[in-house]
Amino acid sequence: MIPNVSRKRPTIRDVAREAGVSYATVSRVLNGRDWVSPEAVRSVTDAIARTGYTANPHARSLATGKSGSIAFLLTEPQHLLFEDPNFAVLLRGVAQALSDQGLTLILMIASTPEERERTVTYLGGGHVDGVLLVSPHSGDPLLGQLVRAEIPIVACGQVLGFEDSISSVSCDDWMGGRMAVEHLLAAGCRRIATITGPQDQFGGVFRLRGYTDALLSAGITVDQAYIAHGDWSRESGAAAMRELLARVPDVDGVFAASDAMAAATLPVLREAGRDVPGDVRVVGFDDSVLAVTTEPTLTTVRNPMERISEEMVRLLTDVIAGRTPLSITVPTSLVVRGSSPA
Amino acid sequence: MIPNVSRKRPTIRDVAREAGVSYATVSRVLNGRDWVSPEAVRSVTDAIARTGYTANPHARSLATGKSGSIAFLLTEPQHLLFEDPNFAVLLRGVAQALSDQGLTLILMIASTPEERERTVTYLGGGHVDGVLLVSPHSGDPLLGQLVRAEIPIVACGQVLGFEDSISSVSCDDWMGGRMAVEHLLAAGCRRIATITGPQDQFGGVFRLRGYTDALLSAGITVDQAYIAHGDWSRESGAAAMRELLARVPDVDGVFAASDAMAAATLPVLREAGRDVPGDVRVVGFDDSVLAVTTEPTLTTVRNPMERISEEMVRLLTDVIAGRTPLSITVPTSLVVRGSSPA
DNA sequence: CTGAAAGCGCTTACAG
DNA sequence: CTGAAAGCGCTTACAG
Repeated sequence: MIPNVSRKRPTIRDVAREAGVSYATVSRVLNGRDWVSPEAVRSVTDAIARTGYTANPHARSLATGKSGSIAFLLTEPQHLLFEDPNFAVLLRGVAQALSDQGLTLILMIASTPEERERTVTYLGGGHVDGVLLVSPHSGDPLLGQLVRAEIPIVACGQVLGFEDSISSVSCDDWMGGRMAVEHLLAAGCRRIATITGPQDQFGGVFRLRGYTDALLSAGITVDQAYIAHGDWSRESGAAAMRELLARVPDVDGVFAASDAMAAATLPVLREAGRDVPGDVRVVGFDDSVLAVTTEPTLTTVRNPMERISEEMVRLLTDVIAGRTPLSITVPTSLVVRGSSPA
Repeated sequence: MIPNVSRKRPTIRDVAREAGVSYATVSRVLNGRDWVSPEAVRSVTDAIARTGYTANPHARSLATGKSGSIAFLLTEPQHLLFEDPNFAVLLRGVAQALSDQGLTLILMIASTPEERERTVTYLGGGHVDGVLLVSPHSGDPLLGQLVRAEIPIVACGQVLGFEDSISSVSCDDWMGGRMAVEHLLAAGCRRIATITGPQDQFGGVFRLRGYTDALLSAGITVDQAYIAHGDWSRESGAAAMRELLARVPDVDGVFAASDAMAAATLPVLREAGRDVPGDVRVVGFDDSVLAVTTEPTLTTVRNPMERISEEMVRLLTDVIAGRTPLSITVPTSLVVRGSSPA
């Protein structure tokens, strides 16, 4: 069908020849910048269709200095990233939003020290227009390096210690934690435990803060024995639940800071002879697909990842355009299901 | 620390000046092609370190005609891709292997018709060196377009109808299916049902073929009533199990062609009052993380995704280098767990 | 509105 | 072993 399938791809010059104009004019209609006569536009458009021309992005990048690509950078230990269904939702949303803008998504995984090294070099080299940072930990030296390299960056979740220099979009972790615990209180729970996320991540810290604040507002003393720490993962959730059962066997409600951890409490509670929600109510966080596959299904705080991915991309293009860093917070809401019914 | 953090990145000319050689020489040591005197190498290496130089990949691509990037192309309806943990394992393995070779991974999702259109244009434009195709369906018009565009491509799983023109790496689906069913037979099951994958995918067809062949080898007639179709997903697995229970209530063994579908049979069987493995044995396929999170855990066929991702990348670089297409099959093995113990 | 020309940062024959 | 030079395919002031 298309003539040039054979050897080399048609270039802007082929199109120009075909259209009977100079190749500068072709470039103009391609970019829609300056004024071009209607006839020129038509003949060029036709010529493009006839030749099957598509621009060489590398040549374009070289000329413009923009790469047209964005890095989706993962820095978590790998098992977490891929265990958590939220990650997939985020990736999909970002891919969609980026593609809508004609931007290319480059996936980078930086877990080992060597990979991190390479990553900094690569990103610092200005080979992408910006980076989307997924679940950054506050102690990570990568953060400082990226900031120093002055590369546009938007994180998923505020970055502790970089609140002003790194743009971010997060869900309302604090309010989510509060809502979860207030729901448990309203249901009559009085000995409410929590399983936290990592305390070097914004979400980990603020979901816990939501828990303590809800308790304090209700006039309940916060007892450290009711707080167990996890790292978002299933295993850590199961371990934390066992720990809690040993320490505070009278527990009647659990707020786990992720659905993965909440889901993992279920078999542990069952083995311990506790009925959910009869003896112990459980509330998760995320409203990931996990929440509806457990038995019972999970009451959880909805973390609107689709919206977050959308806003991340929008914000990143703003930052690339030179606007000042910003933190965006997307509201959360409670989804009531079997593990703690109304 | 590095001088040039300020305005523009150092180029090959900056390095040349710093090293006191021509920039052609810098390029030579960068690419390690032709001979360069040891002293030149040293001074250039030093100059690179001092200037913090990193090559501009776009300029390089423009000059060489190679893009240095590979597309990881997803064509499945989105929910499947992201529901299946195997996908994540594959993505991670590929990312690793690609990064080891200095190749960039571009993620593309082509689900809607418009996205597919854009994808073909983009890939056909020669903007990536090759594409890694994930779970292609045989009827997909994308396949022919990609082949016609003569773009190097390696699929995960053989592509029905394109066995000779599209390289692929698959696990031994047929043998895996056989092993699963032989295991059930050895355990004493005689009324064995199967839940298949899509019949327009190699894995779907050959896992089923393994089932029928194992039955026939054992002298058992294959009864269509014992065959239910799924699409790899959880929901389809649950639906298929319900269907089977209605149609052949005497079923005493189930081979589900994916862990997701196998996992979904568990609650359905439980609700129907069947004990697993007491009344009905269940065997899955994939040995994904799902297999160890169910209750009971899943006996399943191990699908070595890490190995597959590795081979996919290796094969793709071969194809890019001009070697003829190839099909690679990686062996499977049985992993025995709670849903059908030894 | 539209050519001609320079330049983006590299690679790679071509001559030494 | 190493310069000088052309060229990869585009964009974008600069002159008309």
